[in-house]
Amino acid sequence: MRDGEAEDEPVTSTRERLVESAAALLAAGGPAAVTLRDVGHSAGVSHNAPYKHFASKQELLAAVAAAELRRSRDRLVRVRRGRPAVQAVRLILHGYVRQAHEHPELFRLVYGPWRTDSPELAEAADAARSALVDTVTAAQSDGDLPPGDPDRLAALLLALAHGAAELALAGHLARDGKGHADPADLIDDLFAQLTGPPVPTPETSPR
Amino acid sequence: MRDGEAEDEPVTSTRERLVESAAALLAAGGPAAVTLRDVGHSAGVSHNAPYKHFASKQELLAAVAAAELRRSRDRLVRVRRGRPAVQAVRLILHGYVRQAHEHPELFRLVYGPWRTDSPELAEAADAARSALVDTVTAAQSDGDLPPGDPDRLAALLLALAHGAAELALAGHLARDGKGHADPADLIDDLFAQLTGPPVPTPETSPR
DNA sequence: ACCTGAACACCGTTCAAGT
DNA sequence: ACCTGAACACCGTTCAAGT
Repeated sequence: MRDGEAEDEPVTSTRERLVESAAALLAAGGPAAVTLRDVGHSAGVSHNAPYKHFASKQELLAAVAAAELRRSRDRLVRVRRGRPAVQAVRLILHGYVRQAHEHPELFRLVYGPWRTDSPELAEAADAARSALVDTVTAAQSDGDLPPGDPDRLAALLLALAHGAAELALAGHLARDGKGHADPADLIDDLFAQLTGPPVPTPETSPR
Repeated sequence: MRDGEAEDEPVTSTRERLVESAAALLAAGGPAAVTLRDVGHSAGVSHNAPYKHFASKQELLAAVAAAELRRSRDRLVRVRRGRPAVQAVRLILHGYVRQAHEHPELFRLVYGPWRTDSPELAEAADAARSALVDTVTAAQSDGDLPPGDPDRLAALLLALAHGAAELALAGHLARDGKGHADPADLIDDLFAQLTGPPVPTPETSPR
């Protein structure tokens, strides 16, 4: 899409450095720590140079989110190769909650409420989502997931992963010793329900 | 308003008015619109009178969230009466996503990320959660939900409802006509999985 | 005990220039 | 085409008083 730029440009552009600085500040101190003054200074420019590349702070954060969504989609496509689709789906969902745990601020930025509508962001989100839907469809064809609208089944899986990750981040998932279930456990619980009851039929034919 | 000199009258205190003002501003314009200046002015006091009742803006918002959680728990207890527990659980979860749809800003405040740890908030959240767990436990006793750790099953249900509500708010649930599933549909899908496959054995009905 | 008005240290954004 | 420095309009928070 960027065929207007020469590809042999090893120098990171100011724009790229701004996005990286914003991501670093976000990870370190949450959204409150992402001030345009610090972003600019950390990228080696003045406090309002960002406005030459982004219309507002929101647009800069949208670029951070879009970059993460593109990386996410790449991971998704990579995990798909060399294993059954149903296993790929499970790994994808586990990766989703792991990402939330390891990079909570970035996770909240990407999957949290968006008050802007950046086309770049919408496009990246759609690409990531459709990659999941494709894998779910393949798992259905293999007979490893129940039939039905793949969009809807993917939405069910994604909603659970998202909700489990967020409840865990908020500390609403079992604070006491009893009944502690981490997000990965909940995903496995749903998979156990979807792929068959605890005592499935011993037949080998799919479905 | 003040018709007597008794200390404890049902007259709305300044503190209560501050909480109500904050809730109204939040609903109208999101968290950015909740400025302490507007909260104070809207409650008929100065711009920093809130500091005489709350240590910070976060604490004021925590009081707004706690009040909503208490109302939520009351609704939960009320819906429990006069119907089978499994139906109550379904209504509770549907109410959860409906609340997210009708009062998105309040929903995000209550169930979103908390960087403070107000005891009042934690207590209200625990009370609401345990009311759900109780109902789930009753539904399991009725044989209407699968057995197992009720905390974990409740977490599964709540995670799905939460994730579905948030994805819907973010517009990540089916923008096109095909495969559009609203959060309530996803909840019903999960219930269909949990309460039994489409064609269960008609024998051995418990109760 | 509760409240006010001024003040401080920010932060997003805009503007008039600079190269 | 990209960047700077000053400036503006905020906002959370603190402080010294007022009743």
